Amino acid sequence: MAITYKYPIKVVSQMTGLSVHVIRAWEKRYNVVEPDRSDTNRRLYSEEEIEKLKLLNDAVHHGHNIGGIANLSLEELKALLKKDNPELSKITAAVVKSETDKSVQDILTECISAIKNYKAKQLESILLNASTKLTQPILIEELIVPLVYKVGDMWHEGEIRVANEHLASSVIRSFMFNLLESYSINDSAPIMVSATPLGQEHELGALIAGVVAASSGWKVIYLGSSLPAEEIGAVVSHLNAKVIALSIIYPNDDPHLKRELKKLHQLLPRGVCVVVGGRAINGYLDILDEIGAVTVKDTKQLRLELEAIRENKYN
Amino acid sequence: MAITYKYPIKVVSQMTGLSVHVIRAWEKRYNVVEPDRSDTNRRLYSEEEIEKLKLLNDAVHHGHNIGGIANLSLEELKALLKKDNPELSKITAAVVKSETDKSVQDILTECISAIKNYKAKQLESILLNASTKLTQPILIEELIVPLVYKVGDMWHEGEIRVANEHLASSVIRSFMFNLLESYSINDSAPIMVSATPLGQEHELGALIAGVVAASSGWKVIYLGSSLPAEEIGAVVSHLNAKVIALSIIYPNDDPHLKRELKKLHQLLPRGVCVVVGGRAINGYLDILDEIGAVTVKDTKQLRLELEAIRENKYN
DNA sequence: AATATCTTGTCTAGCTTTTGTCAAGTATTA
DNA sequence: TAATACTTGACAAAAGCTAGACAAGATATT
Repeated sequence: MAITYKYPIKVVSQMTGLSVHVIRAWEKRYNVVEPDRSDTNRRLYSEEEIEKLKLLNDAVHHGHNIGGIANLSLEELKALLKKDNPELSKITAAVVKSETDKSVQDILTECISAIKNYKAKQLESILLNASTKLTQPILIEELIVPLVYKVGDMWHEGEIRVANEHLASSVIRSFMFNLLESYSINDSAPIMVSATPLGQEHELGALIAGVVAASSGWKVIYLGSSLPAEEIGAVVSHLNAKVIALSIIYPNDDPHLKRELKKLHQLLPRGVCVVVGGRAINGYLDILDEIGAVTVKDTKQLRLELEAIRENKYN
Repeated sequence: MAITYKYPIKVVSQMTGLSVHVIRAWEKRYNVVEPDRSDTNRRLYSEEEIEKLKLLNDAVHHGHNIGGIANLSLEELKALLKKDNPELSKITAAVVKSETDKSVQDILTECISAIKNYKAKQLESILLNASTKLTQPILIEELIVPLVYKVGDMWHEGEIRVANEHLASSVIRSFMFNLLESYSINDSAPIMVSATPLGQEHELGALIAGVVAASSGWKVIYLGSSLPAEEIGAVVSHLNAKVIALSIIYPNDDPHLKRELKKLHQLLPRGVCVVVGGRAINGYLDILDEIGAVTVKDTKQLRLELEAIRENKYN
């Protein structure tokens, strides 16, 4: 299932932190990317190209000159940045496995196997390794999300124990948290608060939303799971956030949660946008509609909604 | 498949800690390195040359004069530094001490301030920084544990919001988890399983126990929070663990928990040692005594008990 | 002890290259 | 019609290069 949507230059600019002028200049001078063109000659960037632009931007901030690194490949750029980041390289050095290009499916299978055997460290290595091989959207949409779903399913089916599920959650959570913290903050970026509402103990959805937003150029404040509406409201006001992202995973019909959502709506300052995702949102569509929340089905949709919100806010 | 990319002087300066002026001066005066040049005469350094510059910088900091060591080879430089090592440790110890005069207390204050202002990233970098400056026992016993206690206290006192507490927990948990995973596994090491029993949601105690054990040479399987006795028993049997570490933080008198502990005792294979720590253990001393569990008051005691268990097992 | 010399990090000046930014003119979109 | 995107060409700030000067400290010489 290839992802076919391509992004216009303005969006790319916000996602990468580069000005549109610079993006075009780099293209003209060094051919760093060769975006497709629309019928009317507008640039259309693939996710891979965006990834490359991000890496280039990082590398430039580390002192490299653009002319020297412009025609390195994605892998080479990642390797380069890793050398500047002593923390990350330590961990990856631990595991040097076969370098053949496994499909995402294979990686997923490996993850499951590690989880079943309580190999936390191995699971972490696999994820870390995957993060250097895959672009970020693919990593999240085709590995992390399916993995989280699969683990949840296996738990429900009794194929794995609670203990396996806990272990997997720990590792994935830590991995995602590190990913989230690895995004460089741009002080002028709009702020998104990410959490799960009171009663929702599974925080991975909120973490995923955080990572997606951070990679789209938002400044993310991650608050973890099961947060009362009053708390969310207070933080949003205090930080003057533009968006609050919530994840609802499990009970399909929880009256407490409905009340929390209503309360939250009343507590939020005007103009704050509530974005909700997760497996169980279908059970709450009426309330969500009532409070004017935006619902998203997957991370791609989340990305688009964030983009739209950002546009509106700036007009 | 080596990458042929070479580094510009600015990056080399950052990697070595030498100013660009000094790098050029050393080259001109002593030919310490002879970097390639680009078509337009820019210096391009190989990784080996960067390594040499680093070593030279180290040696100079140890009192050698650059003129005397400039044309030593990489190996000779390494040998030289190794010889100086005993002195080095003294010197750096002195330096570290002076820098550490920013006492652990101050670091703790910084952490609290970051937490109050929702600065997750700042908190993380403070901790990361502290972990390089402090020895591991000091880091844990004088920074992490007090920090966790302090955050808990402030939360109870209403000095901070739940949101602050959640954010702090996320960061500390991630930090500790990374610390845990950073220990290299020795396959022959005895196994310890770490978790909190059903109902105990605060997992930091279990993580701390895990880190302490890992640093003492145990292979740690970390399972996270709120695990039913059956699960713990199954994992311990499956992995043939020697020790199960539990953390009990909050309710001082929970009949459910007492039942869980009893059940756990019945489910565990013979010879498995249960070690329990945490703020609230005093409320459960009777049960813990009944099931033959070891109680520990702090991480120092945990270290000692683990040591003792290990001794017994091997005799 | 005083003076000269050497060592070494830091700076300046003048030049070239690199790179981010902008403006002008045209086309597209909404 | 207003806003945005495209191309081209121009410009100026930033950063690299060389050669050489200078000052403070260490070392040697008288």
